[in-house]
Amino acid sequence: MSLRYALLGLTAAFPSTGYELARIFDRSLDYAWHASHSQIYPELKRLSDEGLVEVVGEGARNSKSFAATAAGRQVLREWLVETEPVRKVRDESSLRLFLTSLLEPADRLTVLRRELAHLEAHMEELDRLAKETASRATPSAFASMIDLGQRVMPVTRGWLLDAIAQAESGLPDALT
Amino acid sequence: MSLRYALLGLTAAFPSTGYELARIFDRSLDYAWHASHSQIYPELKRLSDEGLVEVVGEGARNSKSFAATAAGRQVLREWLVETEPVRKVRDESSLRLFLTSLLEPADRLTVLRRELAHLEAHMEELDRLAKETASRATPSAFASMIDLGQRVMPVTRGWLLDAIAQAESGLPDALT
DNA sequence: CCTTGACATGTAAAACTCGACATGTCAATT
DNA sequence: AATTGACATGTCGAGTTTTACATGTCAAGG
Repeated sequence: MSLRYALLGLTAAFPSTGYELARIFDRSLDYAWHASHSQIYPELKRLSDEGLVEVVGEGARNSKSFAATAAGRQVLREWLVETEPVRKVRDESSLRLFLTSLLEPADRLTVLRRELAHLEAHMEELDRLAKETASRATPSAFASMIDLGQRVMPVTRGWLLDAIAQAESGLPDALT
Repeated sequence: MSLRYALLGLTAAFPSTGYELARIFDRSLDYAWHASHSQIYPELKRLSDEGLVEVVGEGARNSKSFAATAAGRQVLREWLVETEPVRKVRDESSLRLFLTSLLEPADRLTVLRRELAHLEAHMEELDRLAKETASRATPSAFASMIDLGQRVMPVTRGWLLDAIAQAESGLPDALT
């Protein structure tokens, strides 16, 4: 149900094609809400049928730009302002980190190091995105989410480093 | 697909009934992976049919305690060690925070303040859980996840406070 | 004894999500 | 002229998740 609000928000901020929306999810929204094109296109169609978004332009290769209508913006506003937030997070990485503590040190290290590599790759990606966003006058929605990511990820990274250090010190084979 | 690994991990750490598992998801795992009892019971049955968990005791009110079998632990280990992590996060709160930047300051404040209240409630809950966990010798898996939460949440809180301050200063009606 | 509330387990239909398949456009290189 | 790769949109079946329904136990208090 949240997908539709994500799409309403993005198309309210700037008209986008389904393809562009999929790109945005992939590059900027993936740590908040993941969606693939096979979900995005049908949902755009539904939103369009309900008059919450409309086609505002057609480009090359049969592409269509969608923008949220007044009704769509209203629906989005109501959801944001009036719905109680629910916490039903699904984050495989967090789950992995939790479960990793059940492994023996050697395996644990393997998993923690891979998670660290992933996180660091993501952090670099975010930094690139931050620079990009800073140069062109992109909507501030991204800027503040990037900022949140840049604040949170180093903390997670610190935790991972600590966990790795602990696993290393607890490694029975470390000295053999 | 992650649910089964969560269940394998929890039942590997200590035998649990479906009810207890649902409680754990609700209280400790909800910011990593959410699942409700209507998913947990059928999945336990499947795991049991596949020999990955087994009934290790029966208690009052028809309750059954499950524990991961050797095969179950092996399946869990393989998943953790050999599967590349994927990032397909679904977190409604993060999405809300992102979308909130599209609202006008007054509405934005409403939403941000509610998110802040939720976060602070969650932080208190975590603190309670931390004390509880510290007193009895609960498996360290929880302790380290609680630690992660206690590191990350204050950062998110700081971001929220900044966003609120910014929305307040940008409020056109603030001085009227 | 009766009621309430926490404990405890399940099912089924509807909704949502994923991965694979399918099709086609357009620009740049070879 | 043909190939390649990014652009672009879609569908379908299988699998996952949610919401609502459904049933029953047990302890404590009135």
